[in-house]
Amino acid sequence: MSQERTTSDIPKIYEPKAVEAHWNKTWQENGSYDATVNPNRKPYTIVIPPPNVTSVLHIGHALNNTIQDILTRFYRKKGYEMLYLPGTDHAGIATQAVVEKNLKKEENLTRYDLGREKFVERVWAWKEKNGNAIIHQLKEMGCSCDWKRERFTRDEAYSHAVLEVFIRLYEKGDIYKGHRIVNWDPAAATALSDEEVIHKEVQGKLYHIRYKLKDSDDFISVATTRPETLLGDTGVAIAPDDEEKAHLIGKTVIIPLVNREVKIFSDEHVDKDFGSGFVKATPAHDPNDFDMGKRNDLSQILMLDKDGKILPVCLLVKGDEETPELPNPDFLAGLDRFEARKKIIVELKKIGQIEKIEDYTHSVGHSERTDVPIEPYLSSQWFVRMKDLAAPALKAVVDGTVKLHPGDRWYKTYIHWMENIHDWCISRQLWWGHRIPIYYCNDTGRMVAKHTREEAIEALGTENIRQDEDVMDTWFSSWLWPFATLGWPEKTEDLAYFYPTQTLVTAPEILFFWVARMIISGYEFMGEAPFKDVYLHGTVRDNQGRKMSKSLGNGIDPLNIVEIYSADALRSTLMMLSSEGQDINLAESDFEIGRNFSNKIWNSYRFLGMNLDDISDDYQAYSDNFEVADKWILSRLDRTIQSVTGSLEAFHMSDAFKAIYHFFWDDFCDWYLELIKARLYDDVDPAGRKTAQTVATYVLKQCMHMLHPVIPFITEEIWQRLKNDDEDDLVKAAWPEAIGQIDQDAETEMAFVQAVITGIRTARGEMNIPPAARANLLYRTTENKISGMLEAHSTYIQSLARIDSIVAITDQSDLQSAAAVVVNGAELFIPLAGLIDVELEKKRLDKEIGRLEKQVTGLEKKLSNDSFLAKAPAEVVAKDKQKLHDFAEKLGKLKQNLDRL
RNA sequence: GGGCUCUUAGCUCAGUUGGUUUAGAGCACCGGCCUUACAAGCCGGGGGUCGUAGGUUCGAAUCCUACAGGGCCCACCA
Repeated sequence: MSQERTTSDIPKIYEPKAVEAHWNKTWQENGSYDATVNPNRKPYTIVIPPPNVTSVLHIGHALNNTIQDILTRFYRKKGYEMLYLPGTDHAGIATQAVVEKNLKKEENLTRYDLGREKFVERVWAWKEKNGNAIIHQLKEMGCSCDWKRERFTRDEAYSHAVLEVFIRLYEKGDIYKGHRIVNWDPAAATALSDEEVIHKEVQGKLYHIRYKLKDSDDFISVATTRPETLLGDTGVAIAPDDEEKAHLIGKTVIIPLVNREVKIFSDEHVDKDFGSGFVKATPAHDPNDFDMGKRNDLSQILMLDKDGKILPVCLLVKGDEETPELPNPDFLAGLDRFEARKKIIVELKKIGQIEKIEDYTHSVGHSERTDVPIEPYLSSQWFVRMKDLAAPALKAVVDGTVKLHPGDRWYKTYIHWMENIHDWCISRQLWWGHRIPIYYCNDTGRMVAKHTREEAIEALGTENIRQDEDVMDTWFSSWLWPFATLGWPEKTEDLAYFYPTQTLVTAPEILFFWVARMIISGYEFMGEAPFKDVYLHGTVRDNQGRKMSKSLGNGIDPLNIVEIYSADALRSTLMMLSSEGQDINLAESDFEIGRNFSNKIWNSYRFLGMNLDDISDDYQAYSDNFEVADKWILSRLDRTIQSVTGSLEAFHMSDAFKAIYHFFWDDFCDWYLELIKARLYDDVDPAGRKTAQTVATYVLKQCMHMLHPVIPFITEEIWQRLKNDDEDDLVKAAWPEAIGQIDQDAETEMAFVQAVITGIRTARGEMNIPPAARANLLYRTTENKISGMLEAHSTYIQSLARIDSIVAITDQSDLQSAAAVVVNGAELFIPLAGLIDVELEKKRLDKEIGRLEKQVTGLEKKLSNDSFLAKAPAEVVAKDKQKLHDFAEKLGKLKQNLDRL
C-alpha cells in the first residue's frame, strides 16, 4: 500500500470498527493463526480453558483470553510454531439445567416427559444454536486461535478419549463403585464432587430434642441443626471421655415420631462439651455419622428421596439393596426437607420433646450450580482413587517441572490440596454428558467397561445387558483437554509435536477442579506434565471491589466494550489496570484509557504521514546526520525492547505493556516527535529532514511490533501503511531485538536538555505566563561543558520552551524582573519585564528553597552519623555526599537569586 | 479452626533481593493553552505521618512480631 503525501484521508479520530473487522477477516483468510507441524520450528502451544457452552463470555474471560493472546502473538512473532487452541466445554450440569429451564418455561415439560434420548437431542440442538456465541466473542476480541482446530468436549473423537480413560482406569482398579455418602444436589438430583460444593455461613438454629430412654421416664437431650433427619437415626453417640454419661452406653433410646429403638454408644467424633454432649447418628444423611456408623456397626436408613423430600417409608440400606423399614408420619411424607423441618418442630413441641432452640451460625454446603443446600446422601457412585495418581503431579510442582505464577501465592495451597486429596466422585445422575461405559449382565450382575454395547455383549457373552445410567462429571472430560484435543489416544503427529503445551493461563478458582487434575492425567496418560507454566491471574471486580454477577447487575459485557471502545481498547485497558495475579477493579468508563491510547497512536502516525517525503525506515543510511535526539530515542528504544521482551518472557504482561506505553507516549510522542519538528519543517536541509523521517518511521514501526500483542488491530493497520514490500504482515513479522544502540552519552545529554526545558516550563507555568509570550534565556555557568550543551541544543530549547534567544551572561545586570532556575549548577534566567510578578517569583523560590533545605539537613545529619559512615557501603556514602554537594550548591544559588529580588 | 493475600495520593494501583525516587503511575482535581498529529490532546501544579503498635538495622513502604480491618482458599464440628 503506498502512502500519499497528502493526509486529508487520514481521519483525526481513529475509527476502529472497520479496521478491526478488516483485519479479523484478513488474518483468518490468510491463515495467519494456523499452526502446522513444522520440524524446523519449536512449537509453542496454549490451550484455551474451554468456556462452558451455556455462558456468554464475561469480562473475566476477556482478561483470561487477552493474556493468552498476548503470549500467543508474542511467541508467534518470536518465531515459534504457535498453536492457540480454542474450544468449549459441554458443562454437564449447567447446560442441562438451562435446557430444562427453557423446556419448563416454553413447553411446560420436564426432561422425564421427553425421555432421555429426546432430551439429549434437545441439548445438542441448544448447543448448536448457542455454542457459537463464545467463538464469535473470542474472534471479536481478536484472539488469534487456530479456528480450524476448535474442539468441544463432546466431539466424537474427544468422547472416545474420555471413555478410553475411564476404561483404562477401571481396568487398572483406579475407578471403583462405592456406596458412600456423597454431596447430593436435590435440585438437579445428582451427586457432586467435593469441589462443586461451596460452603456458606448460614444463620440457623440448634434444636435440643428429647429422646426417651426405653423402660424409663428419663430422657436425654440431643442437639442438632437438622431435626428432620431424626427419622433416619440409628444411634446416639457420646464422647468416650464423658464420664458423666458413661453409664448410659448400651442403653436404648426411642426416636420420637418413628419410635425406632436405637442404642447409645461412644465415639471419638463426639465433643462432650458441645451442645448436650449427645449426638444423634444418621449414617445415611451425614458424612460424620456415616463414619461413626462404620465404626460402630450402625445400620443405614434413608429417610429422604432423591429430590430432598421425606420418604413415606424409611429404607434400610445394605450394600446395593434397599428394603422398607419404619413408615414416616403422614404429616411429613412427601414434604420438602425444609418444610419438614418446620413441621417436625411444631409437632415435637406439641408432644413436649423440644427442650430449647438456640440461634446458631454454621456453614452449610451449597451446590455450585444450583445454589441449593447440599444434602449428604448415601448412594451408589463411581469414584477415582486419587492418592497414587496424584503423586507425580504433586512432585512436578515441588521440583519445579511445572511452575505456578505467581508462584509464592499458590504453591502452598496446591501442595496442601494434593497432599490431602480425596477420591473423586465422578458419576452424575444427569443425562447430558459422557455416559459411563459400564455394562452389567442382567442375569449375573457382572460388569465390564467397554466403548460400545457390541464389545460389552461379546465380553459378557449375552445380549441381556444394560448400560450404567449415569454420566461422568464434566471435569472428567476437561482434565484431558491438553492431549485429547490433539488426538489422543491415537498417536497423531499433532500430539507428538504440540504436546506438551507450554503455558496454561487460568483463574485460580479452578486450580483444583481443573489444573491439578490436568497435571495428574498428563502424567498418567502421556507420561509427562501437560504444560510447563501455569499463569494464574486475578479476578475482575466492579469498581467497588465486588465480584461481577448477574444478580448484582454489575457485569461488563466484553462485546459491548468492543462495540463502544474497540477490542484494542478492551485489551490494552485490562493490561494497563492489571498487575500480576492481583484482582482488578473496573468501571466501564475505564476503557477510555485504551481508547485514548489508540487515538494517540493513530495521531502519531497521522503526524508522521503528513511529514514524510516517502516511506523509508532506512535510518542507518543517515547515521552521519544523527543529532542527540536521534541517538537518544534509539538508545531508549533498545532499552525498551529489552525490558518489554524480558517482561513478557517472565509473564509480566502488564509491566511489558506499561513499559512500551510509556516509551511510546512519553519518550517518542512527547519528546522525540516534538524535537524533530524543526527538521521536518525545514526545506533547506533535506538530509536533516530525511534523518528525522527515517528514524521516526523506524521507531514507530518498532513500537508497532511491541504493541501488537496487546493491541493487534491498530498496529497492523499502521504497519501496513509503513511497511516495506519485503516485510511480512505484522502478525507474523519478527519480534524486534535490541541491537546495541544504547548510548549513555546521548542519554545524559538529553536528560540535561529535558531538565532545562522542564525547568523553564515550570517557572513559566507557575508564573502563569501564557505560551504565546516568548522570552529570552540568559544563563550563567562556569562549566564549558554546560555552556557547550546549551549552545549545541539551543534549537531544542527554543522550540520546546518557547525561547527566542539564548545568551550567556557574566554579571547580574538587568535581572530584577527575571525568573531563575538552577539546573546542573547552571543558572538560567528568564527576564520578563512586566510579565513577572516579583512577589510570586519570591514565593516560588521560597518553596523550592524550603524543599532543598529539608534535603540538605537530612543528608547532613545522615553523613555526620559515625555508624552510617562506618557500616554503610562506601558507594552509598559517596552517592549521598555527591547528592549533598549538588543540593547545597543549588540551594546557595537559589538563595542568591531570592536576595537579588 | 488452618492457610494465603491485601491495607501506599480523593479513586484504582505500581514500588523487584532494605540505601539514586525528594515514595511513582493512571484517573480525578486546580491553573494555563484550540502552539499547523492528537482537547480522546499539550504544558504546568497541589495532594500521601506508606493500616496500628512494637522490634531488627547505620538505614524500613520494603525484613520480623502482635493487633485491627478487607478479600480468597481449604476444613466433617453435631
